[in-house]
Amino acid sequence: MDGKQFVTQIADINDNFAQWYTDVVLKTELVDYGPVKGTMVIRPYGYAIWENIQKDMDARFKAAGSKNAYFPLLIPMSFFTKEAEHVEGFAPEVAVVTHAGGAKLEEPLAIRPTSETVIGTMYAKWIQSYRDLPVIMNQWCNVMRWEKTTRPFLRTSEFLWQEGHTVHASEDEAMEETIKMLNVYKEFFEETLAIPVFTGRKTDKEKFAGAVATFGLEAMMLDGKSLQIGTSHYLGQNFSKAFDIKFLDKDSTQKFGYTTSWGTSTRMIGGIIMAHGDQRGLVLPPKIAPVQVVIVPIAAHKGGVNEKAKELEAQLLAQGIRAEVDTRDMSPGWKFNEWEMKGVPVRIEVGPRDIENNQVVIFRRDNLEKQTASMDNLALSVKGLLDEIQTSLLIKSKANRDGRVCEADSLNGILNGVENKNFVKANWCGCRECEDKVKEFAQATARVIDSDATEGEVCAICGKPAKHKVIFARAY
RNA sequence: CGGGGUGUAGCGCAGUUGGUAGCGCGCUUGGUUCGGGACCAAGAGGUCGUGGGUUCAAAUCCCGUCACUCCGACCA
Repeated sequence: MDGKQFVTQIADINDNFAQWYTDVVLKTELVDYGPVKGTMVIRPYGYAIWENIQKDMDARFKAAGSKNAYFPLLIPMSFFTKEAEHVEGFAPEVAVVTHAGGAKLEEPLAIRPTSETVIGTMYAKWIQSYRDLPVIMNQWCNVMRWEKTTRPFLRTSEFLWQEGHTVHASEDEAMEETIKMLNVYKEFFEETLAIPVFTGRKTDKEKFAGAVATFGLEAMMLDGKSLQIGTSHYLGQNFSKAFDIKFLDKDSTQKFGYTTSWGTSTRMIGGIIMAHGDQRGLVLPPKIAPVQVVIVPIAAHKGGVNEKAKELEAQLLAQGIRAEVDTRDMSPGWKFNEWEMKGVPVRIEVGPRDIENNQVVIFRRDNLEKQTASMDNLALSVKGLLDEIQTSLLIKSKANRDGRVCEADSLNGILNGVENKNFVKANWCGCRECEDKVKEFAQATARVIDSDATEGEVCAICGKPAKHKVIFARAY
């Protein structure tokens, strides 16, 4: 059979991107829908990706001075009301526990939608002196936000994430931390996930509830829409005042600390799918692929084939490559398609003919090219190939994105840009009204503030003097 | 919350003017295969979402209800 039969199983990527995405997510066994509407079950293959992500990010956080901790799932409702903007922003989507132990609780407990409030409460107890600062902690956990419409990974009621929370003695230091972590994220997305991102400050409309400033990382998906793949917030003294996070400074006066928070979630797995995928399914960057190399024996019933495949697997494993032999009793073509759908970066085919010639056939998932390679020093050449794939994925997605960024100086220009699956850079006066107009007219939002406008430039919407150059896009 | 759609085997679906349930894939067993989703044979699997009504007879007609889904609105 040719590929056509396979094509019928995953929706056409250009024809119906949303359906394609759902097919990939479900049919590659990354996730399943949970029994509670809006929740997802992350299956072993999907979770393995998350574990690889965690491992990589954790190393970066630790290098940046952060330590991991864990705070409780349940938060007294009263904690939320302490910061006005925060409660207003989160109240509509908080799930609340009202009963426990067979009785009604005196105070309802929120299931955390984010942990600023509990962590702030604990920080207030822990911090006494300027010598206790800075405090830089991160937690890996689940959070719950009762969203009205949900999609696997991109927006689910419950999701896994990491949230970093820091306290600093000065405004400058806190702002520095905010930007530092933004860059840690940026490097991670580019180096590990091969996803280029635009970073910048969010407009007031898009900022985190309770933050002084939010900085976002925006990635372009294959359909030209933007995905907010991470955020870093400068919280100023908003939370330290609400939660009484004070320290005695060198000058013997009590001062409120300056706090930050930064987070990324399993949403980024949706980003990987939509940034690298193709008609055959997933394309995983080698650094986070659960299986980096799958070895498919050909004509395995003939003597020595499985044995040779196992031998090669052992060689690769010894070099730290995540390799796996697929010995299932199915036709090779079936296995080829399945592993391609699951995004395995490299496939090695070994058959009687190869063994005779002391070679293997190597298939690259990213460009679908086949080549033969000697069995001698196979681990070394595979290692090199994995690096090459990792690099070329970033180059490819960067080229794709850069080819789809345009500029506009009118509402029509913005509409035209996003309709053509572009990110649109446009000057903006800074007012909410113009931002709303773009949303209404072009169904696009301000993703990040790219730069300050130069003298004489005018707002693309109202024509008044421009303050910033903003990236507009349709977003997930 | 507003508008549309769908509920029949694990998945995808068909089921005509009401007549007692079917197809493809998958699954099980045996055999032949194996370099791009193999083939043959024999099997297993269904209170037709749910409650009521009409009828000799309901997957099919009528009323209610529930679930899912798409499009809006919402989305730190």
